[in-house]
Amino acid sequence: MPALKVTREDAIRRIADVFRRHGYDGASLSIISKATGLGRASLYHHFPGGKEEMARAALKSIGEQLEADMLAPLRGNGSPRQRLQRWIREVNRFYDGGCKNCILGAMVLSGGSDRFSDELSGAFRVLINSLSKVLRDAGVPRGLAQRRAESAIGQIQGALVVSRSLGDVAHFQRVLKALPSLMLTEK
Amino acid sequence: MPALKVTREDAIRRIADVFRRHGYDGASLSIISKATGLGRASLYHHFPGGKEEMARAALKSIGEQLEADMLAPLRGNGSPRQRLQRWIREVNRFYDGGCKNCILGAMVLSGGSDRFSDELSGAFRVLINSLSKVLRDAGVPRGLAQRRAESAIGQIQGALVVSRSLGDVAHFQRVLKALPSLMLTEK
DNA sequence: GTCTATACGTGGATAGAC
DNA sequence: GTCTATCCACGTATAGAC
Repeated sequence: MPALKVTREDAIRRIADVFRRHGYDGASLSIISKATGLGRASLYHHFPGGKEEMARAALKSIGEQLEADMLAPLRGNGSPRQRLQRWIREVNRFYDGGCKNCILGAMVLSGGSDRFSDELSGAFRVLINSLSKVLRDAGVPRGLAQRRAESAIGQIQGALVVSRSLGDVAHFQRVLKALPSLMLTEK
Repeated sequence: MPALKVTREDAIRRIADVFRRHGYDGASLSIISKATGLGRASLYHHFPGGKEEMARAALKSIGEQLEADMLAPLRGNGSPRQRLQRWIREVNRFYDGGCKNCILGAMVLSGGSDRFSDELSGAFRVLINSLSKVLRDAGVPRGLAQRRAESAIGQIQGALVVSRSLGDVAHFQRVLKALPSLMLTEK
């Protein structure tokens, strides 16, 4: 029986959204309160550790979402290229075509880098390793697969920054489209 | 005759450094005050517009530094490949081998995105266009040159995020090293 | 579980003396 | 130009009633 008006998971999702948009320092309890519909005191009831615990819960939730939605295609059926293309579709959805920035990147550059370094590095490692596995399935040698996976994640992160700066998601779209072939290229 | 203990330019450089490390929201006047050695009141004497004016001055200063140090090699003598390699060296120095993150990226993701969208997009456009010109000198068609330049800047931004997240600058170093050949590749 | 009220620090910003 | 002192809004966080 749900004790909150919105379920806890839903609240955390909304909190994650606030951190994604405002970064850690910029995400005030007022904003979080409005976004969730929970008063300050209620927030502390659910997250006794305060803002830091909220951020941790948000990162955990995002991690699970990455695992469930975004990385599922990588482990599914189909040829490596098909899996990569399905993955790209999920990536595109996850970042809303380049309009939403990455909560991980936002945390890294806005006060969360020290506090959540383990969570952040863990999340990136999961992404990179999952990608790398697909590339090895495609016959790419281990070391090269690892580097290409890192590069792909980097390109996505960078494309989000550049697209947001330029106020135009075209660059993000081009990067996404090119990624599968780029990663599977011979040599 | 210098009216400050440190010259104004020097103060602005230190301010820029604070914004680079803490982002816009995270850069409190206390931190800025300590970093510059100027008291709160002094800061407001030099920057009547307050924190926002400080950030604007910092971005302007960074823009000039990019122009003078980082982009100079692109417009210098030598083959396009040589110019790109010298540029890479400057990029590496600018980001301290991947240890310092980019003030532009930090601003984008920490409260400065709305306030300084013109300055940020302008700075990125200058970077991209300068790179693009070199590629066209190397015979790369206009459209492709533009896209490769965008991609290069994106890769650098992304590599900074990834390296910072993983706590390891190796990825940043690999990306930098690969960039010249990547950009000058036939086709 | 949520609310009102409140404590207390820090944030940005200013006044006025020196 | 810099300092001390101060203002007020907002930040995080808590207490206690309902």
